[in-house]
Amino acid sequence: MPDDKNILQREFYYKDTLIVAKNLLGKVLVREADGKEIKGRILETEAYVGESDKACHARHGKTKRNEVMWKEAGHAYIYMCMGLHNLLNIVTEAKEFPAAVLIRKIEPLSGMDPKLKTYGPGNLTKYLHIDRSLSGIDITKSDQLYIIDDKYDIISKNIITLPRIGIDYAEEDKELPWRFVLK
DNA sequence: GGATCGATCGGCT
DNA sequence: GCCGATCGATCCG
Repeated sequence: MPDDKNILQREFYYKDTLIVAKNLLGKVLVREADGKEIKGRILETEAYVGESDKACHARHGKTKRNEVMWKEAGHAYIYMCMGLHNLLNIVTEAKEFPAAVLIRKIEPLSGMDPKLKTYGPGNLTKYLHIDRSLSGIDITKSDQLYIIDDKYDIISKNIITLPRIGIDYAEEDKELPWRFVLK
């Protein structure tokens, strides 16, 4: 764990998922791997909240795949989508309540490999060298993956809320404005 | 620029 | 077996 006072701590994540999703915009995701540091500013998030949210993985109860969502706030939930893409989520709210924020988009800040694209939730994990082996780690204590607040100035009017993407099966819940984008 | 569609494969609805 | 919190190529206009 680097000696950095600006690493987001448990209380940041231990809140309403919609608040955490919005507050994560503009924060800096840091990945340390192979002696290198890769950073990206978070530009887009989505909230997935509880077993009653028809878009949330937890909607059919706990399985081996999604059990991390029931952990304490501040853990990383990483899972494979479409048998191909690794997606990064941060667990929020109370222990035993399944909720998480999906990180959809970042702006590369360092460690940039121009061959790798960073848009889209599947590509940003590739850029950050994140895979399922990191799922379940505590990002308030890990030195491999954590999020810092560099006091980047967010103008609240630049935050747009939109419906979530790729959840056509979610019936009425697919229209919920639980996606947050920083202009 | 937006819409559409096939690839691809792990987890379980 | 079936389906999916996606990506990228390709088509149309």
